Amino acid sequence: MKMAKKSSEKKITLIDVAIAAGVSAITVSRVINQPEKVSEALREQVQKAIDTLGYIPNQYASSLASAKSRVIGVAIPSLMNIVFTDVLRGIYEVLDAAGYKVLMVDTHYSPLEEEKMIRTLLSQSPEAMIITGGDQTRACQSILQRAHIPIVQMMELLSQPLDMNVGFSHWQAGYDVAVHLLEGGYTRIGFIGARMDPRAQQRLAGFKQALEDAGKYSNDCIWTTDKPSSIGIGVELFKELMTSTKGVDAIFCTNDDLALGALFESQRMKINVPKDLALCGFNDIEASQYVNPSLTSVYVGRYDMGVKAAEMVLDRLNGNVINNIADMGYEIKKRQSTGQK
Amino acid sequence: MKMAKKSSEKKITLIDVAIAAGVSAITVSRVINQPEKVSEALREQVQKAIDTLGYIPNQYASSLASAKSRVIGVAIPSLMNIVFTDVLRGIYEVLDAAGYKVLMVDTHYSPLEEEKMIRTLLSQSPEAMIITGGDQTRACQSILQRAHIPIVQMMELLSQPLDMNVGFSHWQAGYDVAVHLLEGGYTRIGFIGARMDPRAQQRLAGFKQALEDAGKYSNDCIWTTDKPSSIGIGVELFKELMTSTKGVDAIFCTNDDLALGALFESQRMKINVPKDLALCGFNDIEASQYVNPSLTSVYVGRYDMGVKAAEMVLDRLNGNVINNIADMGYEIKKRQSTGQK
DNA sequence: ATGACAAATGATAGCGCAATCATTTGCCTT
DNA sequence: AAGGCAAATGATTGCGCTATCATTTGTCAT
Repeated sequence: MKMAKKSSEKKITLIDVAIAAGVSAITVSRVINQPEKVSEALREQVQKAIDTLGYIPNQYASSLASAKSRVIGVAIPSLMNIVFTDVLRGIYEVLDAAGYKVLMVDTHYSPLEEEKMIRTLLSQSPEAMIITGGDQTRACQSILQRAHIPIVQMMELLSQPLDMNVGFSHWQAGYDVAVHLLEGGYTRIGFIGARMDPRAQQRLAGFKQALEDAGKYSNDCIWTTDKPSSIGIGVELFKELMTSTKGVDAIFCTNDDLALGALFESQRMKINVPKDLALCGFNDIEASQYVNPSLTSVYVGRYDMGVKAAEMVLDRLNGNVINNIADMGYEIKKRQSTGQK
Repeated sequence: MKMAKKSSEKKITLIDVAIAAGVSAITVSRVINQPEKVSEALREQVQKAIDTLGYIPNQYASSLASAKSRVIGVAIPSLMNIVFTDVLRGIYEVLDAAGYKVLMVDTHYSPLEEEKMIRTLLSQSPEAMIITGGDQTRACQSILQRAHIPIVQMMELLSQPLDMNVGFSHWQAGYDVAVHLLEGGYTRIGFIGARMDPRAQQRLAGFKQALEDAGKYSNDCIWTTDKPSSIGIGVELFKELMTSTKGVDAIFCTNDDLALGALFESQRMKINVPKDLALCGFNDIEASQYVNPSLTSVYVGRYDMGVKAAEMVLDRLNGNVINNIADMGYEIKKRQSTGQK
């Protein structure tokens, strides 16, 4: 039955529904949260009142009373980077399906901003937190630990995680890329990198080590910038490296954007890839396998890593015993751009 | 298997801080929310207690008591599409800087899921909502309007927006692309599209209209799928269109992923772009200007649109009188891939 | 001084909901 | 038919904070 009602702006509360349905407030609460505890007759009666009034529960009152927020905080360094949006998607899909809300913050690659943002997240009483890397300030780590909630640090393997950890070894990946290029017969191997965050630095460190082990390391083949990464920056860095340093016959790019920039520019410069120059990227974005020549890159299960982080959180919240560390690994996708010289 | 709760895990509340600082609870509240109303001496005293105890305010209690959430709800169709993550980034940057939290939900392109998710958002008492398009269910539009908060519908221009609206005309953009291709001398012009959401359908409709106006429309040149868009799908659709329909000399791809797939595949098939085939994408992602040949595409200010949506929300919340409609426009970036035949 | 008034601080009362425990109802057992 | 018990429903209380109003303190002109 429809009531002729004025467009009263007063918020509908549990009590309003209870009165309309002729029951007590707690019964309405049960219909919403534990419907199996209410008889079918009453349940329908209450549901009808809810629908008629357009009642929407106040999550703040609910969370305050029950001390449960159903919120999980997620801190990522950037929304501009497909790496993190893919991870976020994995996290979101799993947590959303489990009935959790995801509260995401962007730390802009800054530990100080991260601390501020994590304080904000904690004020939402999240039931768990998923954060990026291990580069937090001391104060930040301290408040995280005092929150006494499950915490996942993701994207890289940490020697001393705060709690749980999912990632892979960037150092080893960098090392392996260098080995792959050396095996291809390339001898003067360069590196270009933008936005050198802790993980990119580890890749570079592993890469350097491998070249040093082979006696092929040369400092003037390394070209980096702190600017955000992009295809355009890849073009620039590539040109700078090629003009300033002669004889470079292979380049490891710290991500696929840079590598694509280098590839597209080398096409324009009529440099033959891979005969005259090998190119290797990182992350293996979709374009890498379709460009011509196809681009060698390091595949990383970004979405899967997000899924795993979320699953670890859920397991912990559900009291399941789990392994606190997950190494997701990586895989060098060897393609045309690093074919033999 | 619950762990015994140690007393050290007890949450620190306002009261604890007040006692530690030797003041009343409301004074602590003021130090946090209206510090200018507290004398400097007390303020320092309280701040010290806050820091020592590691106090973090409970946002739920605060929101419940003050009826202010500082939350803005955002509903986007997908986190997998750079279009929406770019818009989200614009929204996030502006709202974050203004002290608002962004609660994002992913509707998976489904109006039914959107309704469910928007209910969830509304239970967080958002102070405003930013949603995508005008494709909501009746029920959803109804609860949105009854929420009596500012609402922005974004991504496309609507004939009857619920409240505020920021976007551009997809129909006109599709029309203009067809005109551009016709002007290039192309006569048998096809279309490939994936994930044909309402906006992609409008682009197709405008495109068709232009071809019909020119007497060049042919139904067997239109190839679409409901699968999510990707470079890989672009490759597939392109191959299907080229093998099933002969003589196609230009293709409008409903986004740049598809266009890149078509471009890369045509390189492999030794089809000369643009001499034998023109390609035009949509969205103008970064790769489009760097590939060889560079890809004609329709530039859309995604980040700017997010910024604009957020600014409209803030203006409204701050009581500023503003225009409720914002046409962000678009621009066809004419590049090599649609050069003369 | 003495009031007048502003600034600083405090006491009280909810915000809307769910935990907890109390009460009622319905149904089975003997 | 009476007792016993589980299921269904309700009354009360408090989660942690802020709005509101009350009170105290400080400042200044007269």
